[in-house]
Amino acid sequence: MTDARTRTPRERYRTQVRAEIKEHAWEQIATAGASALSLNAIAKRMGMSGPALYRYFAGRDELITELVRDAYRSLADTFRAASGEGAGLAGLAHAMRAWALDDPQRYFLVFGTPVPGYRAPDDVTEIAAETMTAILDACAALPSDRPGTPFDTHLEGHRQWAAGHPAPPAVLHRALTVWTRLHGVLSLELAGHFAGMAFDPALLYAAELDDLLER
Amino acid sequence: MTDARTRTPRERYRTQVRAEIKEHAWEQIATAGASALSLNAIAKRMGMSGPALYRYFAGRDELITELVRDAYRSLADTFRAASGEGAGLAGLAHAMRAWALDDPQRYFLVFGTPVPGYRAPDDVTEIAAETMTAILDACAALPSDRPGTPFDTHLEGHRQWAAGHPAPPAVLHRALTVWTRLHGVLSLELAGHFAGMAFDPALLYAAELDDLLER
DNA sequence: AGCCGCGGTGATACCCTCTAACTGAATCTT
DNA sequence: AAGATTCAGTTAGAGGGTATCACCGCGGCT
Repeated sequence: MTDARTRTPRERYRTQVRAEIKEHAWEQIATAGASALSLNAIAKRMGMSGPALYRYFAGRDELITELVRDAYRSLADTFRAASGEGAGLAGLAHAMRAWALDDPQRYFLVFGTPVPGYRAPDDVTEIAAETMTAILDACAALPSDRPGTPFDTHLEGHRQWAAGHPAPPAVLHRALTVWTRLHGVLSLELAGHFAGMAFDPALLYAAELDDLLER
Repeated sequence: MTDARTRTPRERYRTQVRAEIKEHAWEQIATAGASALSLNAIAKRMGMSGPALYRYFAGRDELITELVRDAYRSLADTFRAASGEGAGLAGLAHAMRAWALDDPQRYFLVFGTPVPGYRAPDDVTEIAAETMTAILDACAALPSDRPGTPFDTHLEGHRQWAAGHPAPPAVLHRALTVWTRLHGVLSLELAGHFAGMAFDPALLYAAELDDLLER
């Protein structure tokens, strides 16, 4: 865990404080959402005053970028852990829902309303590709007897996003629908759009998953 | 159009200015997102200074509430127009996608990341129920030969959200999946999550719609 | 031992929302 | 017609936010 690079006291202190700042930021985000994140409040809660944080993060945007990166990595790790335990697509879906419910604001930070001017750094898209690969693997392991759709043939020519995954287009298509359908239920649930309706969102999620499995 | 209630010059002026404020607000939201909406900037662009807007809206929240209401009503009107032209589920889905792409930030204002402390007023949920009814009607008009799922039986006992719609649970289930699946594709597309992947989101949307139609 | 860099500070500029006191004009009332 | 009232709009200011600046003081390196 302790890298040789993290040897000098100054560096250790620096990374430690950075981590502590992020800790407070997550706390704040979980309760009030990302838009309400305040560097000032974090500083005050840490016992230091305002501009001190600028020694550790160039600004609010860089802090948020870092949090987005961590959130992505957290999801990727969750998927990796589920895959490592031999869980199939169902296990992945279950892990994803648990991850989302564990901290809804973290989910929204990744999959929610984007900030118009903001563009995610490249390494984030790499981590995103990692999660996609997990879904692709799980889908490739499933039997499939559906006829090819027009979209499948379209994917035949637009599959570079699969990062060289050897799966046939039908599997690519299925992976995409896994993503969009689960996200469709999850995001509406977390946003509270099912609040008035009294049905159990978990069952709707399960129904969608079943439909994806028996395809 | 001109109601008798809107007779006095003061009232006419008032509603006119309110409309103008909302106009500027939509402009600002479309370019910078809802979180960047600034009463100050609107006032300056209208040639008056800051606090004047508080004569028309109690605060930022009330303005946003009004915009949310308008957005919902706009979607409901879009659905009503599509239904009026005899369009089926496919027509509704097409209208919804067009509505979303026309102003992505308006879509996010309704279906995007919720503001933690904020709760939508009751009449908004009524308008939302109106859009749901449109989807339910379109689904009820479709043939269905699927076996009932466990979720269907669950819906049997939790159907008050359908506002007395006489459709069987399978139709209720289908309407929910229409909503979640189309939203799943749309929201990810609008949020730019398909940006790196080169496939055409419209085709994925169409594929999901096809799957919903032939169910 | 001495220097330098880094963490931290207060002051400051410029945003924002929102309140309060005030002004001038249009509208209502008598 | 004249007074009373309501209402749009103003400036001033409180309180909070991001972010920059110049300035210290201590820890760590040579």
